[in-house]
Amino acid sequence: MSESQGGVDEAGVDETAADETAADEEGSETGADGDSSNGTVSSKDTKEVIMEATFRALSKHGYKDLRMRDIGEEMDLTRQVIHYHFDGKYDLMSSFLEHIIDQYEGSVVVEGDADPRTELRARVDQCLFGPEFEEFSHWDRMKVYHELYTHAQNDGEHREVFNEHYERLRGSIVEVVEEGIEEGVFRDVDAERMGQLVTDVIHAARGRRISLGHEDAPEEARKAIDEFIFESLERTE
Amino acid sequence: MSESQGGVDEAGVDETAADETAADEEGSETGADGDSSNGTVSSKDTKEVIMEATFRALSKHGYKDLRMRDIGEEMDLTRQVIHYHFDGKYDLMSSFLEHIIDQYEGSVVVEGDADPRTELRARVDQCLFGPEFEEFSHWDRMKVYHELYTHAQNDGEHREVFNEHYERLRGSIVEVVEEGIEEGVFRDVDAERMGQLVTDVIHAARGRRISLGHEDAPEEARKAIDEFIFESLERTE
DNA sequence: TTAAAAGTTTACCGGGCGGTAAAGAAACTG
DNA sequence: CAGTTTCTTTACCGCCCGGTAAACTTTTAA
Repeated sequence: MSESQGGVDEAGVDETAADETAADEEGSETGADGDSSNGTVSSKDTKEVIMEATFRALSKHGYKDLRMRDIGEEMDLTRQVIHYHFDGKYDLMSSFLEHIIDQYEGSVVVEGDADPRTELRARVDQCLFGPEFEEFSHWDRMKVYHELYTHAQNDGEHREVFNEHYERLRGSIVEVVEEGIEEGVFRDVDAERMGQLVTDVIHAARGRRISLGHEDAPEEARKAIDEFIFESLERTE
Repeated sequence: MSESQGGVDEAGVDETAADETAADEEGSETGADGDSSNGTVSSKDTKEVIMEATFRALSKHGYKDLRMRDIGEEMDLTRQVIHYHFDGKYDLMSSFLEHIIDQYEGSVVVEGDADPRTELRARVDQCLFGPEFEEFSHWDRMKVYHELYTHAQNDGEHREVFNEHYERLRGSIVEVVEEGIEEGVFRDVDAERMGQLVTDVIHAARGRRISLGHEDAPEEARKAIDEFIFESLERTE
């Protein structure tokens, strides 16, 4: 009566065992990749491996359909190690959120010596087209980022993280606008509002390219900002 | 050997029966609400009931965590009727997508007699603040709409639906801009690009209000459009 | 009045998911 | 090298979700 599940004792092999062992494809390169100068594969490295596997799985399946199993299949380790390093699925996602935001902010290059006009355009370009290097394309990253962003509406904790991140991004643009106003190359506008507008347009183009597949959205947004917004901003009279 | 499930024959009641029957709260008002002039509750009405229940469930739980059961709990009928009227969860969601887009477009009031300046502003306001009447608030609707919009990135079919809808929205704004240019109240800009910019800002403000909780995003966007974009557009020289 | 068609409910299930327990391997200690 | 800790794997499970089969009820049509 205790083992009432489903005719298990027939051959001693559970029917669910098949899918777990089937993940053994293309193995044999275990531990050849992740070692640093030392020969050890430390916990730090493993967490990093999990983060990257999570990214890949998220790219493929989307947030809604992401299964722990999918992440496991994206790395050389089994999916159960995740439960050792993270406290369940939600904890993993929270850590991943920080991970991808750190990556985003780390990729923003600042050069404060250029004049405000040039720097403002450079910043917009960076947000719209991103650094060309990196193993994954800018839009692979953005797709994942943007999906998490939208899901933040149902999660107060994640929303908070995004708010702080957003504030830094917007702030950095507002700064440049303020600088330009002080130097007299921009007309005297509400810098906060102008920075917000530019940030908004960037975000919308991103969303349009990702959700609707409009490949040219970033370029078009770039031109629109240039022709209509900066045109208005740089008219010092 | 055939009935090997889980000690069912003990009392004739399955252990899962509890949660199903528990949904019987606050019943007894069946059929009092949905009848039209005729006394019958037709299939059309039932589908409508399901759509509304889906909307409510989607508002509460979000797309990711939406269960068929949640929808069932939002109406007087049991959740199994959904399977009678729709061919599974995906079919339901597709129908709901059309439903909410129709609703959105139906709520847009057009009055072509106003001058382009006024009408353009009216359209922006309508997208940002929406009609005040209706049983649900504009933002309840928008939250659901926006979540579906983002999820379209993982679903080619839904993406197509949104693209068509988006094109209609953007087109209607572009039209007004073109009209204004012809009448000479707007300067001679690329109407497509201008319309796209305005549409983008509207969408971004919406996303920001929903995902980040910025209550003032629509108002601020409204002001920014007015001060920076329309300012540039209406400067006929 | 009856029969069949349409709509709804009750009862139930297979499968898949996140998670755990314990065995095993590897890496630090003394 | 033994003992301990840190990390990984193998094996497994309970639960919950979407879906179905069939009984039941209401509406339509003759």
